[in-house]
Amino acid sequence: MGSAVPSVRSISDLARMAGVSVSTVSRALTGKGTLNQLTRDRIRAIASEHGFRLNVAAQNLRLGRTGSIGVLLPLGHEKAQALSDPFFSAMLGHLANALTDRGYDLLLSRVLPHGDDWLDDFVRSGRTDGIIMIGQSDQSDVLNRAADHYRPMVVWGAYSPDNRYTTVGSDNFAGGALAARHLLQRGCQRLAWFGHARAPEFAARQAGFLSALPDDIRKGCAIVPTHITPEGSRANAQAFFAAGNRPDGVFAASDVGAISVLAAAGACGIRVPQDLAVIGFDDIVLAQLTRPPLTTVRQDIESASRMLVDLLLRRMAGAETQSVQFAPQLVVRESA
Amino acid sequence: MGSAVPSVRSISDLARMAGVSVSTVSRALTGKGTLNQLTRDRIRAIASEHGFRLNVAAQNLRLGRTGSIGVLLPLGHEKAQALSDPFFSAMLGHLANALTDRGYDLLLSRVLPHGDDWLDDFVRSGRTDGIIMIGQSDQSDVLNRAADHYRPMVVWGAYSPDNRYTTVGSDNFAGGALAARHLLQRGCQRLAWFGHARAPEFAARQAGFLSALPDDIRKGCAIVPTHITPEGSRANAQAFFAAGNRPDGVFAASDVGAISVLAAAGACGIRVPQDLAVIGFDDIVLAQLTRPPLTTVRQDIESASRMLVDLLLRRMAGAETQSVQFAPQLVVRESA
DNA sequence: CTGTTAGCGCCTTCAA
DNA sequence: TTGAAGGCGCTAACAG
Repeated sequence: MGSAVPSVRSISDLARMAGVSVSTVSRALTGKGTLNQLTRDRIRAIASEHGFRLNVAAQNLRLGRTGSIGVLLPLGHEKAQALSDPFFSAMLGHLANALTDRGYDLLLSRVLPHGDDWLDDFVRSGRTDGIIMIGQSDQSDVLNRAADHYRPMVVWGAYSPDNRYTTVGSDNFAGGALAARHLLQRGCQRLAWFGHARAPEFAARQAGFLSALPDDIRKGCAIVPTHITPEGSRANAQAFFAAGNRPDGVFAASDVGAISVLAAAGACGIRVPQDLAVIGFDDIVLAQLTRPPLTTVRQDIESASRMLVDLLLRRMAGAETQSVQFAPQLVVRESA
Repeated sequence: MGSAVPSVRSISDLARMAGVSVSTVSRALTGKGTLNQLTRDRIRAIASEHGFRLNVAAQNLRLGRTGSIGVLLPLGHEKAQALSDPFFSAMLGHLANALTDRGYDLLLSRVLPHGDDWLDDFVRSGRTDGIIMIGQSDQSDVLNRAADHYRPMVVWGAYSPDNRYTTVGSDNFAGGALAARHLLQRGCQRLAWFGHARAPEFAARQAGFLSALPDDIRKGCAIVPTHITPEGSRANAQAFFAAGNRPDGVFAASDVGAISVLAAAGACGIRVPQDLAVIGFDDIVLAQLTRPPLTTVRQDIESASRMLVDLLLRRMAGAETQSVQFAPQLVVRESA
C-alpha cells in the first residue's frame, strides 16, 4: 500500500524526487529502453512507496492509441432491452474476458441508430482503437460504408456476400435446418415458427428451417411474428394458442422466445413435449433450467467472442481478415 | 457525410485550412469562448465537410478528465459468471443508459480481486473519472480503504454502518422478512433457505427471513448452501430433494436460485405450488416466464442505477452523499 | 546509461 | 474578435 494521499501526481514529480530526469522515470516504469538495474529498482521503489502509477490516458495519447475497444449495440427502439437479453449479456461477458486478456479495456456503448452517421461520429471521436459491433440489426448499409474507410471493426452477425466488413457468426441457415430435421424425426407434422425477420440472423434461421421441410409440411407451417421482449413474445404465443392453433412442433428464433412458448403452452394446458415439441436457439444458461429442459440449437459464443477479438486485433495490425461462420450444434434435452 | 478518408487529422490542419489559429478553431468547435458568428459557422462548415471531430482523448487529457466511468465487477473465481448473471447484466444495461444520458462512457472492467491493491491500481491508472462497483463481494475492507482517499466511488450493495463508502442497495433484511411472512401466510410450516452467505446482501436476506419466523419454524428451517451458478445451484437443490427432504416452502437467495429449485423440484416430482411454495429474489425478466410464474421479492434496479449515477456525479462535483436503501417489493405470482 | 528536446491533440490564459 | 504561447502527462529519438 502506498501513502493515503499520493503527493506524486506525475512522472516529473517522481523525477524530481529521485533526482533523475523524466525519461529515466519513464524507462524505469515502463520497462522499455535500457537502464541501470539499480536506478530502475530505486525508482520503482519510490514509485510504489508513493503509490504512483503512470497515467494511462496520457500514455495512450502519446502512443496514439486509447487502449480501449468499443463494443457497440445498435438498438432499434428497445432501450435497455438488448443489454438485459441473456444472449447478448453472456456475449458481453465473454468479450470482456477476451479483451481483458489482450490488455484492452471495454468501452460499452449503446447506440440508437438514427440517420446515417452515428457510426462515423463514433469512429471520428477517436474514443476507441477499434469497434466490435454486436449485431448488425438493419444497419448493414451504414456498416458497409464505414468499412470502406475504417478498418478496425468486426461484426457479430450473419454472413452475407454483400457485406464488405468482417463478420463472425453462426450458420443460422444450417441451424434452422437442424431444428427442422429434429422435429421431423420426432414425427411432428404441424409446425410453427415463432420469431421475426427484421434481423438477418433471424431471417436465416427461418429460411433454413423452412428449407428443410417437405413441401406439404412447409405449406402448413405457421409463421408467428413475435416481439423481441419476453413479455411481448409470451403474449404473442399466448394469443396464438388461445386462437385455437395446436401445432405439434415449434421452432423459436431464440431461447427467450422458446421459454415464452413454454410458458404460454403451460398456461393453455398444452403439455411439452407430449402435445408439443419446442426447440429454441442459442443455448443460454437458463435453457437447462426450464421445465422441461430446453432442446435448442447451440451457438458457441465463447469461441465466437475470442474470434471476434482475435480478428479485430489482426485487423488493427494491418492484416486482412475473412468472415467466419460457426457451425451450430443441436443440444437435445427434453422439450423436443 | 464527410469525405471517405479524412485528411484533416487535427485541429491545426483545420486551422491552416481555414486560415485561422488553432485556438480559433477550438473555440469554434467547442462553442466555448467568444467568437464571431461568421467565423464560427465557416469553420464548422469546413469541419463537417471533411468529417472532422475533436479528438476526445486529447480533449480529456487537457481537461484533466477521461469522460468515462468505470463499472467494476469484483469476481470471486467465477470468471465470466457475473456478467452472464441475468441480474447483473440487467443492471449493467440500466447503468449504460443512465451514464449515456449524462454524457459519460461506460468502461467495463471485470476485476479479479487478489491481494489488497487491485482497486488502488485501477484508481491510480487514471482510466476513469469515477467508479461504480457492482457488488462488494467480500471486499469491504478494500473498499473502505479506497474510500478514505478516493471520493468518486459509489457501490451497489448492502448498507452497513461500518462502510465508509456510499452504497445504494435494497433493504435485503426487509426483503427476507417479506418472503418469510408470505410463506407463513400461505400456511407453510417446513421451510428451507437456499443460498450462500458469502456476500453481505445474501447474508442479510437470510437473516431477515429467519428473523420473521416463529421460533419453532425457524428451528426446523433448513439452510441449504448453494453455488452461484445455475448448474451448481440446480445440483444442490436436486441433491437436497433426493436426500428425502420435503420442505413445503423455499426462499431462494436469488431468482436464478429459485429457478434452479423449480427445475429440481420438477425433476423429483414435487409440484409447485401445491407441494412446495417457492419464492425468489430480484424479479429478473425471466421470472414471469417460469412455470409456474415466480413469486419473488423485487429490486427496482432501474431506479437504483439512476441513483448510483446521480450520487456518483454529485460526489465528483464535491458534494457529500449518503447511502440509500430501496424498499423491496413482494411480487406475488403463482409459485408461492 | 541517462538527460535534453520535441511533440501527441487539445484548451485557456494573456495580449493585441 | 483573434493569435501566441504554455502545458495536461507521457514517450522516443537524439545526444552525450
